[in-house]
Amino acid sequence: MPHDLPKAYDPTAIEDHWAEYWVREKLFAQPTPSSATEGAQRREARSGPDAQSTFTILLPPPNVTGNLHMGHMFEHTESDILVRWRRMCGDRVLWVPGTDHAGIATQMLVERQLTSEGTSRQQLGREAFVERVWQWKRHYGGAILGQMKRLGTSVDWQREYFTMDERLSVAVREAFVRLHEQGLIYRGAYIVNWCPRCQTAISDLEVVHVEQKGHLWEIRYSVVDDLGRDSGEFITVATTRPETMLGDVAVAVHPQDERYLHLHGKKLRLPLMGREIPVILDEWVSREFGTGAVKVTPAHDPNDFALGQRHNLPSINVMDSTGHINAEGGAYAGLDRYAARKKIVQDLEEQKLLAGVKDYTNNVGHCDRCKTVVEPRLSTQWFVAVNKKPQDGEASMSELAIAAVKPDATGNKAIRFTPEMYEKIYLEWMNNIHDWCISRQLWWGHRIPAWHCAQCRKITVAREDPTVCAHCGSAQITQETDVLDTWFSSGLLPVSVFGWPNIDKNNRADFDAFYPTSLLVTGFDILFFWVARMIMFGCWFAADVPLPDGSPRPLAESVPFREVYIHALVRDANREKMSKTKGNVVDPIEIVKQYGTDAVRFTLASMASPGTDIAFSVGRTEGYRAFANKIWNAARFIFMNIERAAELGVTVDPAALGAMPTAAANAPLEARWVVAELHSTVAKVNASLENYRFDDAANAIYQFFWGSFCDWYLEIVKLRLDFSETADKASTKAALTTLVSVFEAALRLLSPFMPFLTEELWHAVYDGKPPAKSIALTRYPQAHADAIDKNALVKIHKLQSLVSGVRTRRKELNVPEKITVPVKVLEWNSSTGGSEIVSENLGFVKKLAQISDIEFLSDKCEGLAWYVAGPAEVVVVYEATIDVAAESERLTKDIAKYEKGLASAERQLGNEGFLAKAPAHVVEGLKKQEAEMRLLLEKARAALENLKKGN
RNA sequence: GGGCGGUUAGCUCAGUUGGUUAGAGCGCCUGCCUUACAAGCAGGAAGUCGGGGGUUCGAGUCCCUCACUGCCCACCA
Repeated sequence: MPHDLPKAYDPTAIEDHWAEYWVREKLFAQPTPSSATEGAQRREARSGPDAQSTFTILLPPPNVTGNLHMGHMFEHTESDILVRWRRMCGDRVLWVPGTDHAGIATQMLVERQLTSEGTSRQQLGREAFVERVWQWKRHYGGAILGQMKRLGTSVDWQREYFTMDERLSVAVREAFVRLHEQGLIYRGAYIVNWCPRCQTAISDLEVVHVEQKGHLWEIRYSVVDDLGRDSGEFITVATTRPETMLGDVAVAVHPQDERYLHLHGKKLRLPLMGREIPVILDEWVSREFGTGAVKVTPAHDPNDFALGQRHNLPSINVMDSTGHINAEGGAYAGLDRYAARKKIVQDLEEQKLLAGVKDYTNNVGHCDRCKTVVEPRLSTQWFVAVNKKPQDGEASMSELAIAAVKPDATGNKAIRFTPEMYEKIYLEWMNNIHDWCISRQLWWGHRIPAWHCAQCRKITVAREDPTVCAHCGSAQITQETDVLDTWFSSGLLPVSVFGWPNIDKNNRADFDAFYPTSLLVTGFDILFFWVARMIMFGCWFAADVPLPDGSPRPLAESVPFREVYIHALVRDANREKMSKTKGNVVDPIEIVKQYGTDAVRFTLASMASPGTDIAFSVGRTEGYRAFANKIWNAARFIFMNIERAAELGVTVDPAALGAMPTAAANAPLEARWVVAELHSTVAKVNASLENYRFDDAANAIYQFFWGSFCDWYLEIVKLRLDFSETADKASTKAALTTLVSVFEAALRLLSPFMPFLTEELWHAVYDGKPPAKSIALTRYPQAHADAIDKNALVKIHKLQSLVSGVRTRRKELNVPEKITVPVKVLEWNSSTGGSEIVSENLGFVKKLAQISDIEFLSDKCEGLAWYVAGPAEVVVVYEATIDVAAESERLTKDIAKYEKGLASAERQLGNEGFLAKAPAHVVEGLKKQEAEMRLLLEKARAALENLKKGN
């Protein structure tokens, strides 16, 4: 019996059921168009008048190692609301899920496992280790996707990918080879950020700078004379990393620095190492900082490296991959970098070469992944030359990526950011972008398709694994051991998930239908890591895929997505960033278990105002669980009435459901009103979602459902639901029809926000015989302006204030809730139409305000305690000792309020400038306000007088 | 060192191109187990919109300035 609902909403069983149903029934699958022609047609449809007919979105792939946290749930909720909304609006929606192999993170995790088993990746060897990671991935990877299924995320599970799947790996390889052919990938020895713990190079983006207290050591380098003897003179240099001095090859001073003019061309003795190093001149050196003399360590500092290049200096790498001093470090070889630092400082001090130690705070780079202090280190790596033009006159990758975002001459943008502020941040970064270090010294990932030749030392880069060197034909070739940065593969996703690079006339339906994607929903933390790379790669590689008609693809069609929505961060209730170490992580699954997915989704949606982080508080979620329960109970009420009506032979015509309800001009006031409210709410919700205002949309629905539908409409309509034998069945049926059809439409309206609850109740509305497999496949409510009966809105509003006024008055008079009392009504201002509306709607006014009888007066009788209630003045007749003090306080307060309102109106109306310049409706409004305030003030003053007199 | 946000009720936040008496949820206070719902109903209290100055007939909204706060970017040893 679908209509027999338990008294309180219990989400658990219901959610499990529907989550499983949605996946099993493949409700959100969007298959590949059956032919290339169809794909092309869909593409056409997108640029035609029905431009939104396809809505494609990629799920930012979570790491395989990940577990779902609040940030994911927030991101997925926002995306899912948009996706469900667009789907219900009739778009052909595709949301593609997948997971990222997450090179470093996953390798670290499996390595930790090996350690606990007493072995290591080195002992296993590369092949066995990689196999081991695959095993792990097959077993545990993608836990997050399982959690998403439970939360009902409406992705197309048929299209789930993993970034190391064969077809995506093909794309990675093609991209690498192509860029290499275009001269945009190069290999060389440069200073890179090196993590001694992960033992790999990391990109600039993977370094987080943390301000740290440290020291600035001042070291004296002895000047040697022409005969190689210490002259007794010193140059003092300052450094924050004394251990790097082992690799010093020079000391640089500014050429015009007068202090050092006499030392130009001289040599210095490098302390501890004893070798002689030159004094070099370079304008880069700042005369103001420290002593104006800089030690030069090309192998361990990016500036020094550049200096070394300019002056043809050698680079001496004194550290190994684990951060220990190597053989180049003489007596310090084998020491850890910090042990070496300590010993070096000690030794310098003993040799009286330490001129001073100062406290110094500077920014120290840490590995984003493991928080180890990063070491700038010279090593051979692979780079993408993002600023290089492949040919003269062509654009570089970064230039394209800028053009895709920057408004063109007509103000159009191929990619639009929301909030708009991120456009600036993105452009700023892209304008200053450096070459991208893409090689990682890991085993888990896409291995770089390059082979080194032992004979000629040259490199062969190829689409197919080569057997011989492309340059000398030697068979002595070995593959590069490095793998690619994880973001290299994820940057390709928008093209690769739709079949790139294998796009030909028989295999391009997906690409034509779904590329470019419509929207990317993501966090700003991966704006540069991922969003920027997708834009670079998308613009670069998609440009080579002609449009279906064979014409070249313009930039606007090459971009990976047309819109980027950057969401905020979810913080804890105290606005602290959630982190495991702080222990303030809110596990979404736990909260979901307690309050239900819908309540958590609604919390996130209602707090999601752009640009503001979310301070997640369980209190809000409790409130929205109550909201879900409220709707549940409204449904129970409705179902109860449906059954009672059925006994009388009154049923709702199924044709009345599934569309936007309307009300005839002669329908009862509350019917016209609730329909008008629904339509205006629908308009507001659609408009809000269009602008990513999830909060506005959620609040509008909440307000309608609870504030209008439940609090007022249901209470009023109860009077119409007459099931007695003598009842007018036609009017009962009409009332029931409005009730059910508005509820059904409201369920559809709410569905993207609360998919589970609405699915359950929607099926119940249709008593187990729904017109579709799911509410998610029905049409989203659309508003019609002519269905909004403004007159009904105004009238009900007046009646609401009258009812509230009487209720307030009753409270003031301490009328017990159960007692109904007579009320006298006087229209206090002819323009309000107060008595007329009341007399037209006596029934529910009396019911809602608990009035036994209403008497309309045309004149004010003295001696009565008049009270302003909306459009009328009322007297609540109840014999009770009036609390004079309280009454007087209330009136005094009212008077103050009215005086303020009056003064404000008078001040403005008395101002000629205002009258001359303000728009008419504002002036009109103020005049009305002035009149009203004056009247109210008069009444309140009189009442106060009266009160005093009677006392 | 650059750049970008934020500051509105006890808390978390809205406030559309400047325009009538600044709103919501939660919390708080009071009264109600009214047959859809106590996860509820009804009523209520609560804000000099961070400080100062300016533009304007009119400023929470625009400009300047200060304070506090958060974030991003940056190779000065």
